Amino acid sequence: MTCRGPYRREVDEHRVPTIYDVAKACGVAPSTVSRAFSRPGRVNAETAARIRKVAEELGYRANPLARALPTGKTSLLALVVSDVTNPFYFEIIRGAELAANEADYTLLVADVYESAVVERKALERALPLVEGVVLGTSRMSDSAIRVMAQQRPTVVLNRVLTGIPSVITDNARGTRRAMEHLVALEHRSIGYVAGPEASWADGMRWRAMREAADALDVRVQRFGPAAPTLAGGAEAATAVGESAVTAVVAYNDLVAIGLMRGLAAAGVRVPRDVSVVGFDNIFGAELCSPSLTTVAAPLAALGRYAVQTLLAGMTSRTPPQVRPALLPAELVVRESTARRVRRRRS
Amino acid sequence: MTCRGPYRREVDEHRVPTIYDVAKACGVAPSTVSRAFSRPGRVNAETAARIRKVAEELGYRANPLARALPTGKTSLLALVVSDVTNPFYFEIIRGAELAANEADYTLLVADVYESAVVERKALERALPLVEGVVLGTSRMSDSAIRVMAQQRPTVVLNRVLTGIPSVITDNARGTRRAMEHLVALEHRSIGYVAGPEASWADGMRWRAMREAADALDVRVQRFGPAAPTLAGGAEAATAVGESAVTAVVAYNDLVAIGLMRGLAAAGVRVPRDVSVVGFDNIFGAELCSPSLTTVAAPLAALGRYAVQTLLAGMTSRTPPQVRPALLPAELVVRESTARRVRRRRS
DNA sequence: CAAGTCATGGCAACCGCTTGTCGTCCCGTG
DNA sequence: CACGGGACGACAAGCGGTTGCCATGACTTG
Repeated sequence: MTCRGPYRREVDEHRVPTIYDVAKACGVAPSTVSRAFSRPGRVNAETAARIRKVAEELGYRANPLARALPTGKTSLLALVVSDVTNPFYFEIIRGAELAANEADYTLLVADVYESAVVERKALERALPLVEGVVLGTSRMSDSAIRVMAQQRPTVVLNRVLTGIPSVITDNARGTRRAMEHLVALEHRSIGYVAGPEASWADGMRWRAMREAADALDVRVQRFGPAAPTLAGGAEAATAVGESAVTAVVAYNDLVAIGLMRGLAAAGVRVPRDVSVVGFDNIFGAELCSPSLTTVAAPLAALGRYAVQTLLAGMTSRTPPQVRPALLPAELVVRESTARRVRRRRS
Repeated sequence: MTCRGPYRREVDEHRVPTIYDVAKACGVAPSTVSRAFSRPGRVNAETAARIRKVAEELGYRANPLARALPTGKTSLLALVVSDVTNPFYFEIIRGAELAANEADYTLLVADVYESAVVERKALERALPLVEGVVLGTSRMSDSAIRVMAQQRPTVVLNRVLTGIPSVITDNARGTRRAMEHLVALEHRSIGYVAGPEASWADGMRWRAMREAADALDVRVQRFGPAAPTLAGGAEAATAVGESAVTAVVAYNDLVAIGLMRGLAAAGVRVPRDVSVVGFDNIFGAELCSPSLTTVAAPLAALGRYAVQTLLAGMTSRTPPQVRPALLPAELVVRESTARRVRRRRS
């Protein structure tokens, strides 16, 4: 009797009102209700006002699912991060979410535990749901990313991939500043504790270090690679401690902090014996002791700009800009760097 | 010619295959394809196998939107956090996401910047999309939460709300352990730096402190309330420094760390002059100097258990358990607590 | 051998919203 | 006064699945 099809359409008290209910209450067609909301001007102003009023009274809310089905407009964006527990991402997520919300989008944050396999699975799951994707420090191969990118508009963060819009920190300049800072403190032999081989940022940082060393006429030495964690940094401490460098730049803040702790454990004092510089200025860089001098990445801006770039590329007809966006880094000087006292056991 | 209705149904090369394509390729009805996937056993095993094979070849993927529209099964869960940049949440998010993924759900993390207004807006946006909600440290009123909860299955984290499933840390026990620890270190006058008035956890912690103080026969004194941030803790430092307490328990780790820095700035040494204990054991508690003794919350477990509880409540017919789930806290002793040396300027 | 049972696949009606198309009514114009 | 053209609403076909019900045919059973 009440059920005509497989679904209940009877007057269920707890049912949420649809455009059909509004239409009936207004004496117009459902399509008119739809247009009253989505196509201003297409329906008579008075009619539209009446519809809106009735909709309000009924507590009508458009069903985003139903809207998305025919149009594909889910108003969802995905942000894939390699590790949510990495403080590097906190501000990035915040920035991205702010930008998304401003444009009336919802951000879906997916954590992939540093695994390319999980990343692929997460994307597979999320892709049909979202209109665009921001890949934060993706662990996937370039080609895998390219395949992805032709399914949905994509922006990559902290990585450059020709043909795909990307947003990165200007770490070349940042590295240069860090080196100048160390050189000004009379360091002449500087180490670099490398991060994961696969990391695009690591390559850039090391290259920038070598170039800066050339320009400033100091020596650089590479350590590692270290895992991008506290433990990874700590492991590098012995090698650094035994070397002749008087200052070290680490792949990122986590490694830098781990290194400082490792050095402390080995009896090497920071900054008296060795100065340490990190990258990113994550939460914790200021907390540790000594507080960490670091090349601060504009984290919130990175997230925000990535989303804005993504949205811009989604709406414009023209192919997205291909030049990577370079956001400025800034050297934050704290306690972990100091003037060189003497050459250590040269 | 090609377009019959408002949408293109022609053979577009780049179109993603649907059950209709699979059905045609198999010579069966779309409904059979649908059932082959969703209702194992309902269709003949051979037919099902053939359908699956063809689907595989065609690269068919069910469209989650289309599936969700009639059924309401979006496979999405929302986790609302008061502030994504708060390290308290990192592990919670991770745990929640793991549990969600295990159950083939995707987690939608919404950040509400500590604002009840934003929280309500975020929920309004996400609610029609998700099947259930975990409220992490909600800033909304009890009644607002209850209204929410009758629209979608809800679990609250770090808060108890009669009639709504909740998961919390056993901070009463944790507080007791912290007090016993301090008393064992001969502290007899202990302070509590309170958190936000509106915080449910704050009330619980303060109450547990008083009870423990009674039982252990020591005095407690309340400071604050402080904002739950580093700055908030730092502001409380003067009051604490001028008081007669020899040990302080802070509302959370952020406040504790801020307090330590404030004390340091005021020339009060931790732990020599004052011992400090925090709550939660966030990232950073171990990094700061001195490293922080804290009542560790089982963060990942909290997130994981909240999601599991939510999922359990969603599938079972019976009303969800009402007793709040108590997850054990553990006292992590580090450098910020030490034996009382002498009574400070009594 | 007739009737009842069960397994299996197909039909078609939904979910709620969007949108191309068409009919109607009203107005202005030659 | 007839006709062309807007403005506005209604109609209905989709989007891609799910699912109640029915038809068919094979198999069981008395």
